[in-house]
Amino acid sequence: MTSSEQETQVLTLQEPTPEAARETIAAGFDREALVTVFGRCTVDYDGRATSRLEAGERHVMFKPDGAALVHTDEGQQPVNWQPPGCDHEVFLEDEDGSEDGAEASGDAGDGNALCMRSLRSTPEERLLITFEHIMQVSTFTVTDPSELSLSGTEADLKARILDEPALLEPGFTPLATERETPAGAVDIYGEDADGRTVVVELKRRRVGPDAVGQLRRYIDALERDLHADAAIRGVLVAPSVTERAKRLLERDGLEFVALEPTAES
Amino acid sequence: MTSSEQETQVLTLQEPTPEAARETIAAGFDREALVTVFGRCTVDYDGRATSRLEAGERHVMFKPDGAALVHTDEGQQPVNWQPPGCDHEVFLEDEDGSEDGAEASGDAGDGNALCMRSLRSTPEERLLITFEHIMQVSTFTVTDPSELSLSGTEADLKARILDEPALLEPGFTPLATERETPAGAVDIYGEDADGRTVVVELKRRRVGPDAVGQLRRYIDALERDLHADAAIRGVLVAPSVTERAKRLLERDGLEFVALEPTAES
DNA sequence: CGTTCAATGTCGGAG
DNA sequence: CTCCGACGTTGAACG
Repeated sequence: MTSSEQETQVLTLQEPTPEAARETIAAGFDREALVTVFGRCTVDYDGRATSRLEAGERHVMFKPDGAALVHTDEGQQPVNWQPPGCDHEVFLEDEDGSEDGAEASGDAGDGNALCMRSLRSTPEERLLITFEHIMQVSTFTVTDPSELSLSGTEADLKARILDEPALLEPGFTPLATERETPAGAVDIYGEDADGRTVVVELKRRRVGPDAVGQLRRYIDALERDLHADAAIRGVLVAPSVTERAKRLLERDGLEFVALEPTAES
Repeated sequence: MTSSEQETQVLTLQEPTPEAARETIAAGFDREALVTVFGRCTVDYDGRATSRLEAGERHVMFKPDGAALVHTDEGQQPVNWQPPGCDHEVFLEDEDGSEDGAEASGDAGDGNALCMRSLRSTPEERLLITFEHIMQVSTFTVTDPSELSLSGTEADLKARILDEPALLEPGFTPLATERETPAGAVDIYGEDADGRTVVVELKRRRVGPDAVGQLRRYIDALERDLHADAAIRGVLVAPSVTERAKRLLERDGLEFVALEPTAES
């Protein structure tokens, strides 16, 4: 390893030979660096599904946590990937398909393909990227002490109602959050001004039929569990509701309250 | 623009001044190149939610289609992002917060922060990345002619059953796919050996309670629609089913058939 | 546009 | 590990 690799956080090779690329990438893996490779490659995946991507130019990123990402020029999502926790390896492959290790025979194998493999178990998944032309290799030493602070989530909506239960309806009293039922945990469990049990399901944005089904399951489970004579009220809280979901709510005798996760500014 | 920018597909600056970085990034946007920036930055997002990320080292990618991705050293998902279709801009900001355009005053503003903004409407969303230290800027000209070929999807599972309906059960006859109901489209609609209507819901992998709710909605909708006297059979097809979902199936009188999206090899 | 549903969804938390 | 539900889910297909 040269001194520059130790002293700088970024190391970049332009148009490296396959062997030079292999060496730098392998050192990057060892150092727990973030490694990027840009060039012309094919990609094969086999695991939860199976895919193949023919030759094209792509940007590949390997993270120190074991994640791998293959990006094309379009799309927010990578065209292929591997989740964190995978093991990465890099090696050269001869034209006949045999693998060349670092201890490759004298000739540096300029005509060889650079292969990068990412493996995982449970479930078994394999990603193989084969570069026929490497235009850039970079390794980055990353230090990121900060956590993302996010607001406007379902947790914010819950806090908002617990802080001011009248936002649901006057006289509403929360009794528990995440109350367990055989069908799962109810977001907010409480009672109304008349003492009737109320089950509240929260959604941070416009809801479809799935949320109604979820709410209905909670109520069914509770009515069986509590042998309730008086029907339990079910209230869906969200900014808005689709037409289909609205009809399902009416059919099942459930209610809807419009509320945003954060107060309007 | 120098000749190298036109002739090479990859252009990289190491430890550039903010103004040099701004110029190269702006040129990259104009060329519809894929642009990456690595350095120490803060990130602010406001739109469907609100988030802030304090200073740390991150890898940022801007794609020609308008997507933006901010990656830390961990996670498959970017810590912040913007979907395709956004407008990107890059500019320098003085310490007082005022923006400096390309026509900035004579002093090249070495102490200034490099800002990159990505904007979108419907919904209104803003991403602002402020770099206090830029270690690398790269622009890549990407050509990728290939499409991903993927197998093992729900479509494969459907094709498998349509090709060999007996995989569902002997005597099953598919009559329609994507048959519309008030609750959405049924994956496969058919009848069994006794002429009873069968609704089939397909899932490419192990299913939980949500899939049971989906199947139940279809059956309820069809029974109302057809005023069916004889009950409609509902069959969930998936590789396997969770315990909770199994109980829900039994409770609702629905059936389960174990089947993989592709034949075992 | 809005609605619906699949996805190699990913991710985090609980059991 | 599995199960479960949220997510700034993303993405595509369709009305």
